[in-house]
Amino acid sequence: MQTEWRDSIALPRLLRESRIVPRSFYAQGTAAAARSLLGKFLVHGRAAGRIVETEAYLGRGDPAAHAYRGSTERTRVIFGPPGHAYVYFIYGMYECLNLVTEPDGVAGCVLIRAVEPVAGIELMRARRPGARSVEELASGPGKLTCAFDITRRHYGADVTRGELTVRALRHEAPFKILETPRIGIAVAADLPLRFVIAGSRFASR
DNA sequence: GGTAGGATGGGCT
DNA sequence: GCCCATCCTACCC
Repeated sequence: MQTEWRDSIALPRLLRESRIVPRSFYAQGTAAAARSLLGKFLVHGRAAGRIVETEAYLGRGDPAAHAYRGSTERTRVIFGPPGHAYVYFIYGMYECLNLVTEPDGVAGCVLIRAVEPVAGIELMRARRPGARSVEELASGPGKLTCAFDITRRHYGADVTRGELTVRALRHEAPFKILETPRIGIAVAADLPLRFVIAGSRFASR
């Protein structure tokens, strides 16, 4: 498990033992990408964490998806090429990070819902002074963007290069995946499109 | 352990 | 004007 090499030595080791997830990964289909993103690492500056919870938003045909009503100024990146960040502002306070997961012209993205902090934990604590434990630092979509300082300035950012990236360990330890309905939505609430690393203490619930 | 209610502002009808 | 892909606090077991 990654917890044994948390913090001080973690970032150099993570960068050494992993590689950036290529753009082709994001074009495998949104539900498949949501599953496959579990266990990958979100890296932004000195902050890094293991993705433990995701949700798939399928696009046209998925009434719960922002892209359901078509391309607007806010949602246009979801219709663009895969491997880019869709960051939106919600409830007047929070930012949420998604990764675009369909070919150019097709809508689909994955919401990153929770991350297990691995590096930059003191930085995360400073950004989230209310968090009472490492488990609470990034255990929700609004919490993790705060802990990682991800905002709408990252709207459209290419996560296969640059300061915000997703990386995969060359040797990934196996884990079980839990499938549940998505959280916080009223429509299409029956679809099992939320994916969680089973037993993770860092998930939102 | 649990949950009800409020904060807060942008997007869209 | 209403609706949120949320989180935190207060309060209650």
